[in-house]
Amino acid sequence: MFSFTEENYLKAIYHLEHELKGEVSTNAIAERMDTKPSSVTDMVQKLAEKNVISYKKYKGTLLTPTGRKIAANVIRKHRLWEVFLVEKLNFHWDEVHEIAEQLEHIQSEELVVRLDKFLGHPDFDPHGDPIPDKHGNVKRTEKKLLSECNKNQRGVCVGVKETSGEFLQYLDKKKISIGTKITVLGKEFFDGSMIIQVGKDQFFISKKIAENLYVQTI
Amino acid sequence: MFSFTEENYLKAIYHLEHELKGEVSTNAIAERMDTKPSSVTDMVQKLAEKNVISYKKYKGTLLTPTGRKIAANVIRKHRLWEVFLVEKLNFHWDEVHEIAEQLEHIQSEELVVRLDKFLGHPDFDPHGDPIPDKHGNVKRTEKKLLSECNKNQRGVCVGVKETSGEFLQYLDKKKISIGTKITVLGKEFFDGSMIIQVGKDQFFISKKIAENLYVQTI
DNA sequence: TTATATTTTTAGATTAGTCTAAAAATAAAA
DNA sequence: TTTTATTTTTAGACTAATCTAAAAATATAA
Repeated sequence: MFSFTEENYLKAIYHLEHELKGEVSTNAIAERMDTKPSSVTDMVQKLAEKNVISYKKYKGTLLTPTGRKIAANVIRKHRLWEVFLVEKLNFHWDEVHEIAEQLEHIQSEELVVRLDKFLGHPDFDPHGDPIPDKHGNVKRTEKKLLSECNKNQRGVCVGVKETSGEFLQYLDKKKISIGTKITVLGKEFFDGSMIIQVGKDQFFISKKIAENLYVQTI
Repeated sequence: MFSFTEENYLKAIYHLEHELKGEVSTNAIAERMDTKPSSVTDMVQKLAEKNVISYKKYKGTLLTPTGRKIAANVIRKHRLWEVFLVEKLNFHWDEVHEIAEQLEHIQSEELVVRLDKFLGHPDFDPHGDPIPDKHGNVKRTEKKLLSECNKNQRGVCVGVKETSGEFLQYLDKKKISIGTKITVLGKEFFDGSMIIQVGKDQFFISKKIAENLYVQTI
C-alpha cells in the first residue's frame, strides 16, 4: 500500500507536527529525512495525491486523519519491536533504534497483534515513549524528569535522558529499569539530591541522576 | 551492501542450483522470481560484476563461494524467523512464509545471533527444513517421507508435504509436530498402512498420512 | 516599500529495477 | 545439415526516489 519511503515521510511529518505544533515546512522535513527540499516537494505532492497529507504550495503540510493513523501504526510497530529487542533479546536501550527502523516496515496486521500479546501489551517502549494503540491513539502523558518531582510523589520510570554505559550500569546496580516504581521520600533544596524508594530499598541519589531519569507520575 | 532484490535473486539461485544440480538458466530464475528473462539478464550481469555469481552469456549462472554464503545467510534468517513466529507467536506452519520473506532482509548480525540464542539454536524450521549455521553450512540430511521408512526405524518429524487445515488438525490431535520422535512398529505391505509409536501412544496410520509426513531418520 | 535573503518549487538528469519488442545465440527436429 | 523452435540478450522505455541548478514565491531588512 505505502512504500517503505512513504511510511518514513509520514512518520517524520507526524513527529514534526507535534514538535512544531502546526504545519510542517518542506525544509523541516528535508532536514529530518536527511534529503533535499526538492525531493520533499515531489514526495509531499505524491502523498497529498493519496490523501494522507494536506498540502498547499509554499504553505507546508499537515497529516490527514488517515495519514496520522498510518504514521501512528508505523510508530506502534517501531516501539513494540524495541520492547521485543530489549525484553526478549536482551539488547540495551541504546542499541535498538536502527534495527527497529527496519522492523517497523514489516507488513502484517496479525504479526503486530501477536507481537503485542507476546510482549504483554506494553504501554511504553524502552526509552519511555508511549506505544500508540491499534487505533493510533497515544497516551500523551508528558513524561517528566525525576528531578522535577517533589516529596512523596510516585512515578514509573519510563526512560532516560543520558544513555552512557556508566549511567546505565549505575541504574542496573540500583535495580532501576523501565517500569520500576520510584517514590520520592525526601528532597534537598540546597543541591537537588533526593532520598528515593525503589522496591524495598531506600537510598540517596544526586541531582545529576535525578536529572537524567524520566518518570511518569502516578 | 546487497539490496532486498539482490538478496532475493541470490536466494532463488541458491535453491535452483540444488534443485537442478548444476548451472541455473535465465529462464529458470525468471520463472522462480515471477519476472521476465530480460530483467534476469540485467540482474545476473550486475551480480556477476559484484563477484557473487559466475555468469557466462547463454550458459547460465552459478553462485561463487561468497554468493553462496550470502544466500545461505538470508535463508538462515528466514528459517530462524519462521521458528520465532511459530514457537513464540503461535502462528501456524502455513501462515509464516510471507512474513519471513520480509523479516529475512533485516540487516543486523547481532540480531541474528541473539534471535538464534533466544530460540535455543534450532536446527530445523517449522517445515522441517534445515537452518544453515552462521558460516552458511547446512546439515543436508535428506529428509524422507515416513512412508519410505521400514519396520523398527525411528525418525524425527521435520515437516509436512500437505499443509491443509484438516491434515494439520489431525496431526495436532495425534500430538505430532516438528521434533516429535516417531517409531515404525509395523508396516502393512498390502496398503502401506503403519502402526507407529508417538511418545507413549501407539496407533494406526494410513498410507496417505505416512506419505505426507517428512522425517529425518535417527 | 523597495531590496535582499530565504524558502520552496520546477525542470531536467540519474539510478535501480522492471518491462516490451526485436535481434542473436543455442537447441531440437526434419 | 539445414530449418524451425526455444532461449537468451540487447535496445529502448517506464516508474520511484533521488539529485543539481535555476526560477518563483515568500519573508526579512533597510
